[in-house]
Amino acid sequence: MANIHDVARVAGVSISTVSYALSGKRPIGEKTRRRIDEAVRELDYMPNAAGRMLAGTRTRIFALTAPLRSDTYAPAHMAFVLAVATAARKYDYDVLLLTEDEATDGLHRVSSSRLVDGIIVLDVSLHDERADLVRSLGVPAALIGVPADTEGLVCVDLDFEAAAGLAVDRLVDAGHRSLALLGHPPMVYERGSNFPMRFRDGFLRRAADRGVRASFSMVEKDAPHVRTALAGVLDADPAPTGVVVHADEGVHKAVLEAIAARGLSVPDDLSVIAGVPTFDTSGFTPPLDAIPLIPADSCTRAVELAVQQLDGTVEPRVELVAPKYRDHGSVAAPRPGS
Amino acid sequence: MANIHDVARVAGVSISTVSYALSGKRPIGEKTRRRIDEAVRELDYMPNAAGRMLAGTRTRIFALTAPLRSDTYAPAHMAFVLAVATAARKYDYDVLLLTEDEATDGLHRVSSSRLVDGIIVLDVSLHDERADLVRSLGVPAALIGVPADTEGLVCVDLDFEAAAGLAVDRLVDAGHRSLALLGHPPMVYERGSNFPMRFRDGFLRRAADRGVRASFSMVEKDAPHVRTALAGVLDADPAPTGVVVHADEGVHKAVLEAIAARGLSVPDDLSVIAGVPTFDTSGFTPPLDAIPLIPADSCTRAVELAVQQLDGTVEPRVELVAPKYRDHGSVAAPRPGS
DNA sequence: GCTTCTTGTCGAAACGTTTCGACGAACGGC
DNA sequence: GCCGTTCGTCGAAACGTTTCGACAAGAAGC
Repeated sequence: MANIHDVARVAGVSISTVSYALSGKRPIGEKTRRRIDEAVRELDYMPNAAGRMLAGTRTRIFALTAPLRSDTYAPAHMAFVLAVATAARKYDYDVLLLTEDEATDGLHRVSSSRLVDGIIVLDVSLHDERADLVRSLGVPAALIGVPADTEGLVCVDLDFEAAAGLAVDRLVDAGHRSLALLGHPPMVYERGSNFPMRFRDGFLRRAADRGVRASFSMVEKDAPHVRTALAGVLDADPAPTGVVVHADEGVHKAVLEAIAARGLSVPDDLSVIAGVPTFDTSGFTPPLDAIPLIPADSCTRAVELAVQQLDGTVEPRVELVAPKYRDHGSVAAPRPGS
Repeated sequence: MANIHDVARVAGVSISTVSYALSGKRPIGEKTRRRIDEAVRELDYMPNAAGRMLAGTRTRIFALTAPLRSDTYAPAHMAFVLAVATAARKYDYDVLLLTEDEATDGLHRVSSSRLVDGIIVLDVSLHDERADLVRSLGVPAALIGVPADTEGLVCVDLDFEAAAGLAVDRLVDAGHRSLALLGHPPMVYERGSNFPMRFRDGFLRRAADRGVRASFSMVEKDAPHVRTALAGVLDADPAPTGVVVHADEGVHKAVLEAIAARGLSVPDDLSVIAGVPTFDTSGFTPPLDAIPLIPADSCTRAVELAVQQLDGTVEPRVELVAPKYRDHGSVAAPRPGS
């Protein structure tokens, strides 16, 4: 395997000239550059990664810690992992995958052996030991998700409040005056991440701002409970004509079934929006409008922030990614009578 | 950050002594070793990865290429990725994740820059360009899955023939004399991987060996078709009393529903086994016996083989992993009458 | 025609390890 | 008491880059 000495010899220049020609960090004469390029091609030269890491200040590798918790939805999880890897490649970075049981040891190992330039932390929970570790390690890092204590950390997450606001706006703009939010089970609000609360608060606040009625209920995952909960919500007076669901895939489907079972149709009788799903709602019957959690958006930004930390151009901060609305026809004007 | 020179200075020895003490490659005096250990702890020393890679012959990193195809079942895919990472750690290896759109370029890049010591190739299809690339790269590699041309490659896969045999044996041992295999849609057999064929052949051969009747039918994914197919199969004479399903999760569920719809109960009227599912069948109603595809088994073996290639102790070969039977009570003796 | 700046190139010194060869000391065999 | 081992340690040479400082040659400023 050819090294930089071989290239230098073949091109008839010194190795530093080759290095500068390849990095472009100093001007190189036209003719010299051509000879070097030719030698590189001829020898199929590719710089040795270890030599580069040792001499340079960068390893061009990020660690990715992505715990697979029992409640994690695997397809979404995978999508985030791939989105990080893809985003990293845009900055010429590779991604080293740390497993869940290596969460803290692994982070310690790869950062103190200087194997990685920085860390991307996925699926951050409210009290995540990885957040404290990252802080104490003093390594460039970007968290996807917002822990309780963000002091000194760079975090990226969807703007859940704005997402809820977007859902409210869409319904109110369509003419709805009474809305309902079907949320996660109580347990999720008590001790999970903080985004369900942020979504709920955003929903209630925007509804108040727009001067419409809004209710919030937490629903358990089982279909019978979903049916009861929906009945309770729709029997209110005035009955909501627009519903936002912020829950997992099963609840969404159960809600749609319960709506159909009551003889209601979407969107003629009831407008429905999926709030921040990690799954595809365009294949549902009926397809649901959604404000999805787009892995590429958060992950790209996180990688960007990690890279910028290496240049020292980023202060610790929480950065919220703007939500996007996906229309699939599940929102219409309320029936004139209602 | 402390380096080996610091450790040597604090311990009052030369750096080579420190290196040998840490690697254990040469005997070190009791007292000296203690002083070095203490210095390491005091300075919180951890060897620099780049220096190590450069001087040593190993980078202690494997590349993992894991394409996420449209027909990939994400939870299983994720499980394989994590299983590879976990297995690699047992050999003190880290895993660099290559994305699908980097499949060939990425492999080329990481291997010719000597960033990785070897490659683990996941989800290998019959005509997989990564197989050819790995061959031409001449880098240690282990494929999980078996391509059409295995010349010069190290491959690991579940022994699908043995798995089918295991299913047949279990049913025949329980007293069944007429069996049926419900397989994938025809398309899968025509141009997918080769394991559906291997499972089918194993099924038919073992049934013949055991002297029992056996039928094989391919079923499409939609529930109505599953119902028709099942009717056709069960109306045969003599009617099968043991059924093996080798298909995706939806088909398994549809089969169970169709069985229930015919008023049959599992295992009293019909014994059912899930052949090589990548999903959990113990939560089905009723729970299904299965011969699952266990990610950890194949992945551990693949990593082992990759490591052994580095020592030059492995010849190219296809290695089949023994299947395991998981009993969940869906097999019983056939009804005396039948 | 003098200095000053830019361009293009080179040599050499890092970066932090591993590992080879050497060498003195201790030791057992005979 | 000599010889061949084994033990414990050291110095020095890799490994393949990047980057600093130097320097010659030509361009530009005045």
